[in-house]
Amino acid sequence: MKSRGMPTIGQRNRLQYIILGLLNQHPQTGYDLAKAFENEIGEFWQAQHSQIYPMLKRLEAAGEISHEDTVTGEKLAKKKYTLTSAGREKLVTWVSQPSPELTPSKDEFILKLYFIKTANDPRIQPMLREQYQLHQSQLHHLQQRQETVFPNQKAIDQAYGHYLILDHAIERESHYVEWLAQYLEK
Amino acid sequence: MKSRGMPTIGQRNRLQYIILGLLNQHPQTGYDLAKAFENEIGEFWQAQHSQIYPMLKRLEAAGEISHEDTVTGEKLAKKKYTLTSAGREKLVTWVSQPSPELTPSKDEFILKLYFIKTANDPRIQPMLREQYQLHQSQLHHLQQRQETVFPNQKAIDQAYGHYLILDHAIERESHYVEWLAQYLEK
DNA sequence: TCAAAGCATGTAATTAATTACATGTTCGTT
DNA sequence: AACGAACATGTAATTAATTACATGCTTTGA
Repeated sequence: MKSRGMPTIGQRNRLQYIILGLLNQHPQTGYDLAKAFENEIGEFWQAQHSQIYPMLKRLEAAGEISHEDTVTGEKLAKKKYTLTSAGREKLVTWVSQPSPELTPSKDEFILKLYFIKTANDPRIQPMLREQYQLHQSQLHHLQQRQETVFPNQKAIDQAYGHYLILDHAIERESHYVEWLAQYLEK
Repeated sequence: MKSRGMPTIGQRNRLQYIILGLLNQHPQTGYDLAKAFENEIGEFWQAQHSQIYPMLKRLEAAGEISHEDTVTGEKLAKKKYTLTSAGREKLVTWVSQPSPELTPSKDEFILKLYFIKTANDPRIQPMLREQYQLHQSQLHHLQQRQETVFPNQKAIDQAYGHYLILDHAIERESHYVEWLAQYLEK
């Protein structure tokens, strides 16, 4: 049974939890959140501001976050959102829940490969080269970010989860590149 | 400018191309396609029958596939779909196109990890163990499929793309498991 | 001082995807 | 002969996600 007029957010909607998690790190604006989806978690999830702002309103209506109005300069209005205790509880519950699902990777290149029948198809090598370039440069990008964000042990200790997922992403890209190289003709 | 009444399918909608690719391998029914999304390409894309049947109608309306009615037993009606030459052309165009996009992996476990701040958080080890189990068993599953689907070189030569992506998936899971093991406490 | 890039927030329209609803047949096993 | 699993096809309702529309302020550098 669903109550009238009050739309609820589905259990499986992960965006809400990601926003709660980001706000738990420190209070920030919708704009800041949108940046985070381009940078540190862009490897793992993406969301546009047009999805973020409505979600902030829903979470606030649900009493899981609250905002404070601030002004930059003369009149640029910002809304800095903070977790409420209900929001923090919901976040903890989510993180503590098991994650028994394998999500499909949705890699378009891999899909295309699947539809190529023979090893001597002339399209294979150019495709491999393109992906090699792409993932090689992504690997470099991630490695550089690791150097700047985690220059010492202290930085790692202060954001251990962030360190872990960046390390994971680097390993993943690194092996992807190796896999491609294995099938690349010299 | 968009013509009235005739909804078109977006360029970026990949489901249509996957269906074209599957039908190019051999004519089959919507039910068969739904099975394929659970098995051989389930690692890379998923679609429910409720998404597949409408898409088949749209592709047929667009003249890219056509169907033939067949009957199994007394009266079980099936629709066996085949690519038209327009559909084959569209498929070839898609495969030949560059794929310069990095798709986020949407791994819920990784997202949860990101929100854990310190290395001694008691939730980390149980989470790692759960994922280790999950990916270990997925790895076994993939390896078994490789053995049954590609028992010899001839099988590989006849479905080279399929072989490549299965190999890729196995490598990926294998390294994922290694990565997890590296952070697991003995 | 002016222009461009970036900061900041929103809504509308559309499309993609999931979940639920709905129905009927065939095959294999007990 | 009866039952359950698998075959087979669809639609409806809902939710998630993308793309487009829309507006205004601030900072930086030429």
